[in-house]
Amino acid sequence: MPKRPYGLICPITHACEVLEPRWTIPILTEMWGGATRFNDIRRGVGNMSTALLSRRLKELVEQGLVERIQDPATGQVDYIRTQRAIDLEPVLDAMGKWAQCNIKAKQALKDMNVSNLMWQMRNYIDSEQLPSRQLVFQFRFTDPDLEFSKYWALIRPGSPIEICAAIPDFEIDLFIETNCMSLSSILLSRTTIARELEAGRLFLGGDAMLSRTMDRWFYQRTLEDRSEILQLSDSFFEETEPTVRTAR
Amino acid sequence: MPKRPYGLICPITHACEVLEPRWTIPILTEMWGGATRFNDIRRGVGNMSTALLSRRLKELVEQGLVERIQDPATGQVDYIRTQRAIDLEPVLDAMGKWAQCNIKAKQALKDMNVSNLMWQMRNYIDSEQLPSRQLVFQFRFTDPDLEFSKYWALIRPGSPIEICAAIPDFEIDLFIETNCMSLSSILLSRTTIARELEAGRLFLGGDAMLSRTMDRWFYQRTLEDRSEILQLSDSFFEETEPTVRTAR
DNA sequence: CAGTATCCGATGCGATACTG
DNA sequence: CAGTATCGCATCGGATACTG
Repeated sequence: MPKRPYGLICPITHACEVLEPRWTIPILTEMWGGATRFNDIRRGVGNMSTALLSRRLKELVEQGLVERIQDPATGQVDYIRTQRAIDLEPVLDAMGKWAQCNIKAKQALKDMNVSNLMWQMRNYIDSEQLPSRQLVFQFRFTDPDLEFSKYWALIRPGSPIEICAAIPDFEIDLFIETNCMSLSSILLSRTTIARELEAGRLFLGGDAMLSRTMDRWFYQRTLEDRSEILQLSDSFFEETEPTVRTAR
Repeated sequence: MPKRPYGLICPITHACEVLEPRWTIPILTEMWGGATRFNDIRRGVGNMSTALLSRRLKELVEQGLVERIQDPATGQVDYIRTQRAIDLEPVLDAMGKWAQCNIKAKQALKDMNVSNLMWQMRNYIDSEQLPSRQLVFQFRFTDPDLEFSKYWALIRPGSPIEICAAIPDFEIDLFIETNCMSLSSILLSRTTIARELEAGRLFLGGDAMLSRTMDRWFYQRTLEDRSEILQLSDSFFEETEPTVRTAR
């Protein structure tokens, strides 16, 4: 690790020295979520540079937090957490809970951009809760000044979800209109689909069954306990202007 | 905060954005320990630059983690944590526990320097457990290449402990000979006074009563639960060369 | 896919000096 | 005591190009 030492007799500070360098915790979080491959981790934390990820992983291996395992046959490389990193889960968990209760959505999400959001979306659509046929969802964002305001998600049973910025040659099953903040807030469980619909920040069109069951196939998988958060969310989701409903 | 955003839909990452900038967590830890004054915090975290502490405190106030309170009469300024910062205690606690169990003393303490260590010592001597008269302790460090190898602690009932690098004009009540790593490890509860004595890394001379009761007046106050740590400490305190006993 | 090599720019940070 | 102001260096980090 870079580990610029503080030089204190304080365990908390010693932990900081290990965990402070940028990307360290997001990487460990992503691996907690199951990622083991270089590029999976990389995209998972939002396309960080290969050079930097490479360095960080080396440092984590050096610290004994991560093990690099190469399959001699295929050459495939996997990174797995050691017990030392697994023992960090209570720390990460506490951090997540704190953030959910103490950082306003407006601040936490103000730097989300739509294409990044759409990439992350792949992890929030649960194909298993959807009919097992090909589906196309169209997302339209009402935020101003977007490079692309429409994105499409292709869901095929058995394959990873594809996100594209060009309209696919298939019939669209579900139309989703919203804004970046509202959609992010749903994924963070800072609000609910129902509330966003009612507030006019979310509009659903097309297949009625898909619309009505959205809260079953669209959710933040890693969040342990939504209910606790939802009780607090009213005060932490600051109202934004309702999305103006416009023609497609 | 500097808060270079990661732009992810991930609460843990949101917490990182707030907590990552250097010194943020040590400052909050120091305030958890009771420090409220600018220079107390500054010295507590090891003499960071005034400019930087000033900036960090401003950022923390901005984030709603700290409140700045100035007494209109005296002009005295106090910094106190808001509830939002108090809610971080579980995070800090988990970090401390993790570090105690997962970072070897050798790594955690390799950047301690003696004068820094001696400054921190002030917090680890509990005057209330000592006879209420003036006491002078002499610390002699056996580490090689020290600018000063001897320090003195002056303990007077009712006043803060003084640390000096020049011999005071008083009789010395207790002689302590050790090395930097060993003493730090005792303070971190990575080892015990008894074990260091036995291993020859710690020598006590002078007042026999003070020697025998050392574990009562010399300890890490903030550590909640020593016993848990002590069970693990054998594997985490890597042996160093025993201190060679030399004439004073 | 899993990286390495290189390069450049921003800025975080520390040191010092100074103020009310 | 509680800061502000300035300055310059280091290094961290991001982008890009290239490799087996």
